Parts: sequence; C-alpha cells; structure tokens
Amino acid sequence: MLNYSTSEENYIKAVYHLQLTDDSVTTNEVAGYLKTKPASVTDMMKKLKAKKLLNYERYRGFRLTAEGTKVALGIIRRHRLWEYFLAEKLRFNWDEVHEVAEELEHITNKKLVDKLDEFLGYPRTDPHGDPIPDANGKIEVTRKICLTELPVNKTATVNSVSDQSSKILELLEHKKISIGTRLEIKKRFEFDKSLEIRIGRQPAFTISSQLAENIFVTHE
Amino acid sequence: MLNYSTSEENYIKAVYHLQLTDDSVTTNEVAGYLKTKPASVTDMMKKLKAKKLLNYERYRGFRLTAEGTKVALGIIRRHRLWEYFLAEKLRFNWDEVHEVAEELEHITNKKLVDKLDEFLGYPRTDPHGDPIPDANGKIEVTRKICLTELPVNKTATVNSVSDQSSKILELLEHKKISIGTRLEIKKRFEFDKSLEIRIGRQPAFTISSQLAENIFVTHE
DNA sequence: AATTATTTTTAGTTTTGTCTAAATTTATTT
DNA sequence: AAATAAATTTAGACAAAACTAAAAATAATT
Ligand SMILES: [Mn+2]
Ligand SMILES: [Mn+2]
Ligand SMILES: [Mn+2]
Ligand SMILES: [Mn+2]
Repeated sequence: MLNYSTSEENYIKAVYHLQLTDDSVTTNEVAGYLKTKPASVTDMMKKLKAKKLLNYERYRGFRLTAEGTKVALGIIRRHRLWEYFLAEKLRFNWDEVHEVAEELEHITNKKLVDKLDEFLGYPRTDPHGDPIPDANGKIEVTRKICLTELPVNKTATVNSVSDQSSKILELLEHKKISIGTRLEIKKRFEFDKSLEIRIGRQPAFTISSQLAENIFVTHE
Repeated sequence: MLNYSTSEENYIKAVYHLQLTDDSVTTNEVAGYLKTKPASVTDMMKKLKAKKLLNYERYRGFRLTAEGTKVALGIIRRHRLWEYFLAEKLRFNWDEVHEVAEELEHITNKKLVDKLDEFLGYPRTDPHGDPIPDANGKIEVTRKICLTELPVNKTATVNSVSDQSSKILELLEHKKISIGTRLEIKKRFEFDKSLEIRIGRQPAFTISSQLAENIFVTHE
C-alpha cells in the first residue's frame, strides 16, 4: 500500500463520507465539506484519478475505486481509534476528540495503529458510536434509523449522533442520553414533532424534533 | 505562543540538539543532522531569524534565542512523552519509538500533551534515559559522564545511551544493561580501551570501547 | 429553444520547502 | 601573502497545495 499526503488523505476521506449518502459526489460538495474552493477540488480529483483511487470524468462527479475505499477505511480506522483513545484514556470530552484525531489519523505507521488497537482492547465503535474498521479494513454495517422514524413503544438503543458539537453534548448529558442508552418513544406530538421518550423505568420526558433528528438508534 | 510548521520544528529541534555540544551551530552540521542540503538550511535559518527564534549573521553560525529554546523544549517534551507512551503502553522496542515520535511530536494541541503527560504519570525520562521537559518547559540537567570517563571502582547508574539503533539494543540486552542499571568499572585495558565491568554481585565481564563510548552514567 | 443561472474546469499566481549549480566568503596550505 | 580548499550563500528551478478570475459545460427557467 502506497503512502498518501495529509491533503490527499483528507480528500479521500471526504469523498468516502459524502458517497455514503450520495451515489456520485460533486466538486461543490467536497469543497463545502473541506472548506476549500472548487478549483482546488478539481486539481486534487485529477491527481487521485491518476493514482486510480477514484473514478472521475470531468463534469461527472466522483466515486472511490476499491483501492480508494481501502485507503479511506484505513484513515477512518486511525481516526476512530484515536478518538477512542482520547475519550477513554485521556478523558477528553466527546466534542473535543474529533479535532485532534483529524491530525493523528495521518500517521500511518502500521505497528502504531495495530498496537494502539490492541492496547485499547479492540474497541468496536468510537465515542460517537461509529464503527471502527478492523486491521483488514472490514467495517460493521449497522442498520441504524433516525429516532424520528422509530415506532412508538419499540425499545431501541442509541447508536450514534450526527451532530458532534458541545451544544448537543450539553443537552444530551442533561437528558442523560448517551451512546448505548436504551429508550422507547411513548408518544409523538404532531404539532412540533416533539417526542415523549422513556429510558428504562424512569419517568418519561420530552425532546425536541431538532434533537431527535440527530439521534440514530438500532432496534431488534 | 505561535504555531510553527513541521519543517520549521524539525530545524529548531536540530539546532537545539547541536548547540548542546557546540556553542555555535553551522550550516553543514544542520544539513548533516537533518539529511538535507546546506542551501535548504540557509533558507530556513533566514526564516527562523526573521521570526526571532534564532540569532544568525551570515557565515557566522546560529544559536537559538530564549524564545527559540522555549519552542524547542516544547517539541522535545512532546517527542519524549510519545516515546514513553510507545515503549510503556504499546510495548514498542526501544529502537522503534524514535521514528514514530518524530511524527507525533508535531501535534501541538496543548490539552493532548498535558493529558498524555498526566495519563503516563508524569514520567521524568524517556526510554533512552533523556529527561522530559515539564509543561513549563523546565528540563532537568543531569551531570552525566561517558562511561569511558568513570573512575575504577566507583558505582554509577546508566543514564542514557547516545546510539539508539537496534544493533546497540541487541548488544545491551545481551549484556543485561539498561537505563537504571547500577554498575562499576573493575579494570580498563589500555590496549583496546575495553572495560571490565560488574553489575551488582554478578561476575564481571568485558565491554568494548565502542560500546562504552555510547553509554552515559551518573554517579555520587 | 433560447436565455439565464449554476457548476465545474482551466489558466495563471502564490506560498512553502526543497534542490542544483554558481558565486561568494572564510579557512587552510603552501 | 598568494593560492587552494572548504563552507556558505545566492540565484534560479521545481513540486505540492492552495487561491482568484475567467472560460466552458451543464442545468434550470422562461
Ligand atoms: Mn485529517
Ligand atoms: Mn467519530
Ligand atoms: Mn519531527
Ligand atoms: Mn529519546
């Protein structure tokens, strides 16, 4: 496996994340995601195409090749292992891990990564609930749904949260909701799409539609 | 404290290390140390002078300013904390830690470094026996001498080893010498400068002058 | 279908860090 | 004190990664 620059890696990862929801990724999407300019994206996409990491015909958008996907999963593995390390070992808050992991992920030394994985006890998910690819690049596909789609009275487990700011963290901590919390919806209110939810045997309480939209759960 | 590029940091650290033994550091010394060309060194020295990190008049060599020294100690702190982490937590061998730490040292996030220090239990020295600067940039000055200079029959403690290759590690492991080992010289042989040394009550054995030259000890 | 708007690409700069080759300065010999 | 050698700096080139502004292609409207 060849080595890629920090910049190349950031673009590869961006395309990977964007193509999860979108089948073809556009120049403007990548530019928006990385806070860079469209012209810079075009330059880099040409380079990554030349390295056979993505398919790209001009004006047609991009998708990672199998090789590109493998590279992306390596970066994501490192990113999430470091996030786990920062949260579990260094007691970082949930909203502080991402920024530092964004730098640590670019150190590709294989022994470092695999020994870190071992040291951490082979964690399955990062502090945001996202799955960590294993040393072979295999990643768990969790069929998660948005809390807004969960049927009433079906118990589900909080799997991940899409917004990762300190503002949502503050609210989630106050409501005592975290990754792994088991909960069920008792009632949905049509007027403001707010939800009445219950955790275990505790009294039910209400959460806003804005919060519910950012919570993802698994059930059955 | 401003932020410096990876490249700037590598040069700052090189000058720091070189000026420990040499009162003025030369262009060729830095080029040799960093495996770069003299012309590149001159370019960077101009830049670091402009940033007031070192004193430099052309053709006259360089020395770090107080500010430059502070920056250097920050880099060395990060380098040695990561070396300690790699050796103690990830069970890296002694000769494998340097290369990875060379990359990790450039992540300057203060919280990361200070929390790592706390997690490691505020270690005083790295796996090679070199002191780790504290969060304020204070570093212990150990009056260490080369084993070749230790008087006969004076017990001393192995403090550090200047060569950090796997070849010296192999030999030291075989001889059961490591950082912290207490030993004394029983006899020096003029012919080849070899030394007969003893560890505790064990039988004495011989080491070569080439090995002795790379071992540093403290005594009293 | 023609016009307008949006997206994407191209062309040309800029910054950082590296290099080679030539020029200059300093150090060492004769 | 010249002459020669070594070290250092300058000049000019190059690659990576970013940018702006203009051109080209595609998409959306009228
Ligand atoms: Mn990154
Ligand atoms: Mn994450
Ligand atoms: Mn380094
Ligand atoms: Mn060390």
